[in-house]
Amino acid sequence: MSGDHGHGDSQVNSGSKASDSHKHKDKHKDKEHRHKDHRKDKEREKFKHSNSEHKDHSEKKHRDKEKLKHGDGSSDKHREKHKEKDKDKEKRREEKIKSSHVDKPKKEKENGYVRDISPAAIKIEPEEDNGFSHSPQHNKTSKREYHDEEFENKPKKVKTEHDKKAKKRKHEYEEDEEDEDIKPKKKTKDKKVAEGKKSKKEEEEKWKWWEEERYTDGSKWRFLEHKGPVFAPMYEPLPDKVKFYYDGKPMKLSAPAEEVATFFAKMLDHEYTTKDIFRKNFYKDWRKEMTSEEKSKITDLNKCNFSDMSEYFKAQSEARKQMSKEEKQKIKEENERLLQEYGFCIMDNHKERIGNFRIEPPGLFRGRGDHPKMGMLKRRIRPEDIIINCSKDSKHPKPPPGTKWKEVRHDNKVTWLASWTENIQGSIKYIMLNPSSRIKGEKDWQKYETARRLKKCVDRIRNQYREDWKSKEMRIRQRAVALYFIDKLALRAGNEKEEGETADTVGCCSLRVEHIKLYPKMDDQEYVVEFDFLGKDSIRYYNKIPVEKRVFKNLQLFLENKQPEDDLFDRLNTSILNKHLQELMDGLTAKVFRTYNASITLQQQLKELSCSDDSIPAKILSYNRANRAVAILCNHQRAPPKTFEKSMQNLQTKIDEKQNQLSAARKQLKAAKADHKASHDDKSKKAVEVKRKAVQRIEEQLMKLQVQATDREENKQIALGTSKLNYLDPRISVAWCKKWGVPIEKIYNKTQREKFAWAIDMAEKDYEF
DNA sequence: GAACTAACTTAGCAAACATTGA
DNA sequence: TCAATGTTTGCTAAGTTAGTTC
Repeated sequence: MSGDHGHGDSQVNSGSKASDSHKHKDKHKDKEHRHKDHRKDKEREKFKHSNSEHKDHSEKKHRDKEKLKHGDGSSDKHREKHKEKDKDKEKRREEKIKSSHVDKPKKEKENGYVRDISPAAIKIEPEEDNGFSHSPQHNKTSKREYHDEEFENKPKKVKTEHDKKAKKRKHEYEEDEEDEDIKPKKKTKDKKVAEGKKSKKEEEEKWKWWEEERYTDGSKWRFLEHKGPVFAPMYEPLPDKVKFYYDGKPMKLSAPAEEVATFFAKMLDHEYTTKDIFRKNFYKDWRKEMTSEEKSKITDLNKCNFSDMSEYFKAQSEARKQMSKEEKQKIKEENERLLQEYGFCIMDNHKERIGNFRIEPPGLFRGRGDHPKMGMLKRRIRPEDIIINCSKDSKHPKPPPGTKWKEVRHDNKVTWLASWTENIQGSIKYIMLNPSSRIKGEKDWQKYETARRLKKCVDRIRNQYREDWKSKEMRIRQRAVALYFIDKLALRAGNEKEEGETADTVGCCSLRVEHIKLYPKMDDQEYVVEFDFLGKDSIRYYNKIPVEKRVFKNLQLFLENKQPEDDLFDRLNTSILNKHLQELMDGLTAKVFRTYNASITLQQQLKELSCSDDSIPAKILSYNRANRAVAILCNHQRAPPKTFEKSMQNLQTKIDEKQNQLSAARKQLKAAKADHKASHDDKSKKAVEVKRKAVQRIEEQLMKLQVQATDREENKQIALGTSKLNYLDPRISVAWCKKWGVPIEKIYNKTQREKFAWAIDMAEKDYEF
């Protein structure tokens, strides 16, 4: 790592950048922190960024402000954009995907696949195509041609590893013929057929896709069959006794207007129904649903009284809670039935769980943070809005009677089963598979392999960006400083966003001047940067960190002549950054740093914290601490649980009791000592010992409680789940469990074990990320 | 190369469910 | 047994990224 000495690179000319980057973001009006409560500043302090690799170096003094040449002209990041998700686009796409139109399923059977088919039956399902392993060679089915093209920017590493296994697998094929499916544990296939549902499930779950070859042609599947989505239940008008009042008088609303009104009524207890934007948006959209009569009558939202409706819904949900066991059971069974019928698909010979097979019901949109569209009506999705994706030769899902799908297409370059365009942002929503599915698992695995490749070249990349801090070109310096933040602080890339369309949040590349403060000196530290901005989901990121002098100086330079609302990195955006990263390493993007730093931190922390003579609970505590370190790094916060204070109080009571116990015990010990002093006999000596032990024991218990309290307190606003699920290479955890004899169930619950089945199966105790 | 779009991952919240303990 | 408390799951918003179009 460079010693960072001065440098001479200064080419003058700085004046312009600010003016360059004039953009007006009228957003700043409310400086108010809509920030989630002042979370975690404390925690942050506690967990000083541990990335030892990049400890700040004290630089040799110096340098007057460098002035740099700007690499290029344009810097304005225009925000004006047109929304208009419209037919044109649709058309374009349609053409592109030469979608074959709604082919009526030839056989017109009423159920696409039968609920109780055994795996064996499933295998036969795609008629022309059974016994295929999902490797392309075996495929004879597909109606499309699959060219071996892309996919090749995929991690070599993955491939190798994969190939290794795949090869191994191949031998097995050779030896015992086909059986692309499960390594038969003990059952033969024929037996499977005979066996019941349960074992079928077991078998399905055990499918080790990770031992098979992957597609290399960019296709995601060869065969896909499903039943389509489940729609939201139709609106049921309110009973007549439930009234809506306008201006104090009861008023019967038309069904459409009433439905939208109920959405509002259901949210009445939420604070946001008091917010101006929410009310305004709601009111506007509500009016669209009203009859002209209603429109003319209802002219002021403030005169609307929804409380009767609100009470009704509360009573309903209360009644639901009070339902008898049988009734509850019935509902449960119905849900189970739906799940069985619609919750699975067949993809390439395997029955796979669908992640979200229910269409989102209509309601009022509530974005996160200060969202300009909060309160808008999220409209009901009908079959006519849905695009179905499945294979041509599958039994196509049937739309509900009397309706049609918008389109049925057969695109195996994508993983989704159905999609629709949502009306708030005009974005597309998808129905996709569950994380336990092959298609998601492979991708996940690959993600961690990419991060591991980064591990191998991260030093080089760090050296490179440190060099780039000295570049003559502004854009390069900005890129290098941004990358440093992304690496050191695990910031997100930070795409530009359309103003007024979403909450005002930023990531690294979109940081604005107002989001950082520079302190040449703060307490006993030099070159401190203070970050304060709203990130994804409007979660506040607040952090003060000392940076290397050169970074600091660069930041000062970037800030020159800029307004608070100007971009800090006016010569940079995520696209530029990612293109650069791609050059540094195949498959490298900004988010890989997050994955890499999260995983490597977990591994390091586990190494540091784990202790062989710890009890299992103590080990788990260590694990959670390591996990927490990552969550803090990634700024994964949560609202303190509603019951937090109370549960803390309870704990505190216990602690207090323990403390009383302790002081009582101490008194007794003291007394015993005095007694012994007086009598000097054996008996009193023993008594002293006994009391001493008691004190000790209580002290320990007290300490445990206090640790628990600390632990809980520390976790108050930190969410461990997100990192566990998305950033931490599960093999690290699996290996750790194996190494320290901790049952995997203590670390991963059932769902998580399903998602990480591949890791659980393949990682040994010596696995190194 | 900016703008736009599709596809997919990441995220926190709250309802549902499970467990604990009075 | 029931309420309190803790955990899991479902939901869907909000990101990132790559690809396409203009």
